[in-house]
Amino acid sequence: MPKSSLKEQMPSTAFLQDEKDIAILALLQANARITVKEIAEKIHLSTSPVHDRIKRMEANGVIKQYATLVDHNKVNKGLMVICYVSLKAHSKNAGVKFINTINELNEVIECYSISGEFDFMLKVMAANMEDYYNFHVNKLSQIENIGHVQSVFVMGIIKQTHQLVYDR
Amino acid sequence: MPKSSLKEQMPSTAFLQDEKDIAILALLQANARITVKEIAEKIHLSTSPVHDRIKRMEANGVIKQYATLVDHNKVNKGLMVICYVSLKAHSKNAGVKFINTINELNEVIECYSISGEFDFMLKVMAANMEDYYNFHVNKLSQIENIGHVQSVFVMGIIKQTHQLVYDR
DNA sequence: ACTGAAATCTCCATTGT
DNA sequence: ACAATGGAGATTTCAGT
Repeated sequence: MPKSSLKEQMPSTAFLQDEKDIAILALLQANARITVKEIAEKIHLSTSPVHDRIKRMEANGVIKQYATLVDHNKVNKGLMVICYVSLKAHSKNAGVKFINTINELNEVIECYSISGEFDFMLKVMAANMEDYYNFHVNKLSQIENIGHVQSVFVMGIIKQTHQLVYDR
Repeated sequence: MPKSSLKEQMPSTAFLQDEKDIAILALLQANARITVKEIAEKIHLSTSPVHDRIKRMEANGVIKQYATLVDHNKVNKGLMVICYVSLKAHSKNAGVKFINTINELNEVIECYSISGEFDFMLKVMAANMEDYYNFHVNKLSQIENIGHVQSVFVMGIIKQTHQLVYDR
């Protein structure tokens, strides 16, 4: 069985139909407010199939969210810190409690469970160093069961995108 | 001089006017396709000032992008890897060359210049381990002047948001 | 700066191929 | 599954306060 077409390269539960879905997604990722008409013109289709395809991708969860991205520096959240955390105890209960607390902290915009010597990696946004210090001392370190914490400061943003490219 | 009002807490070059701008941003961050009418109703204003405020925040760069966020798992990009890189030489020229190359690699969706023993942190999205291995060996390691590379694998996504909250 | 209304354009459902 | 059309509703502009 030859695996040449894009469709056959997709996972068994295919959420994308063909290259047209990918083209639509690429345009939407770059601009969530692009009109159906404009997409239709760019990919040489009429509006109805484009509309149908978008609704399908919304329904099956390929499209998670239409988000507005804000310039951190212009809204007084210009300091980004990558924060590594290890827990003292590793019971399931301890992990769940940590996760619940992290989800309530607005300064933490990302949190991942990771391989390596630490248990979690956090991306924290703060106004400045004083603001981050307060977060560190009064919020993060106060969480029950916290072991080690290590902060890595972001000095420059080289690249930041959400555009997933499907190049084959 | 008392610092009580939100306006006075803002940086001297204020990009946000007042709490209404913040309320509008909060709604837009959660849903880039919300209608002006709907925003107007929620913050008890008519459509025109809401429209004007959005246009102003687009023009002054507070609003960077209206983006569509896609479910990585459903488009065959389910493996996230945090990648640390140090360069051999640290001349300005070497850094610029690295940065240019990184910007051409679609697998790299974020790249930061960081404090600590490594020079850069990358967030890489791949289909699976084989895909990541190919990226690592054939693309990342091939970049001129690359020193050490360390990969940290993301085993679970605990939290992932872009919503900046201004809680005072 | 906000209100209210008028004009333009887009969406979305229906129909037809 | 895609093209074309018309009514509903949104965006956008422009008066007035």
